[in-house]
Amino acid sequence: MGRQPCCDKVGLKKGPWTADEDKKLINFILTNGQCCWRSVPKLAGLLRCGKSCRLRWINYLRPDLKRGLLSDEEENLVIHLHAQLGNRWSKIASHMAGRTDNEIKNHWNTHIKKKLKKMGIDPTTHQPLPSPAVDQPPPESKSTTFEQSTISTDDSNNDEKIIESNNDVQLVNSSDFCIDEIPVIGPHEIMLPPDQSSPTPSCSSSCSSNGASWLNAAELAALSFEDYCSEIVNSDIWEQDFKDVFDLLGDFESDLKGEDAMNLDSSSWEMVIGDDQI
DNA sequence: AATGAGAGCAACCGCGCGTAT
DNA sequence: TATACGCGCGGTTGCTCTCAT
Repeated sequence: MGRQPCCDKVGLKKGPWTADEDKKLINFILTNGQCCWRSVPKLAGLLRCGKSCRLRWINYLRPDLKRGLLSDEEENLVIHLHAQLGNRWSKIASHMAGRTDNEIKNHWNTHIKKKLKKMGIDPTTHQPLPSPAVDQPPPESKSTTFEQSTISTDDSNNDEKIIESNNDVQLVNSSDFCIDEIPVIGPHEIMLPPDQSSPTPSCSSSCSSNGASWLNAAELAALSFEDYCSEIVNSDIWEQDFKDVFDLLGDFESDLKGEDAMNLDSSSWEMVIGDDQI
């Protein structure tokens, strides 16, 4: 039995939204809140699919959205989160106030991917790209061990945890989650070019006390993109657990706590709809 | 000035998951 | 337990804009 379409598509409008449609949708959600997207178009007087309304609201009309390009700090954060979460854009977006999964996904595909490649980093694996001119040892030869590090997503109470220990990377209790889907990498998988002067540290329990030179969260966030990529390639970041990164995430989240998830004050709306205030 | 290529981004599509019945 | 339904996610498409020729 095939799945029914999400809505009756006959007579529905597609393509770019008009200002009038935007106003209708904003009006409706301001009055009624977000509920049952399937019924929104009918109730709001829109000839749109419910999914289309939801997408328009989430990606464009929400008053708490930031507009404009991602900052260097945000780009760095996206890269770090992508290294951990893979293409789970919604998860990544959940750590970034005012940014949508679609926006991050587009930015990744159009900007960050290219920048990483330019910097010699594989955007999929976050490993340095193999250089044809350099005879690199196989990843195994760089194998190291490192102290157990547990990372959980912020909805980890029912979700997967990534545990890395003794060269193993395992997903625990992940509702049949396939590890192949996520480029989760450990320090032993980083391949440094032979001409990199800093040898791969022996890591393990010495990790946190081996004088690793990776930057703290504040310094990390302040790096330019190019400097950040250089650090990725040259440093022993992966020898650290990801405390710094998640401290950084914590900062972002505490920023969020100060404001409502749906900030509907008039100034926000002015920013969104300008002269078309309602 | 015309036009073709490439980049950027908004929107659509199909699938998977969770929940209700 | 099986089925239907709605939502959300990630991948893809196609339109618009910019720039080079």
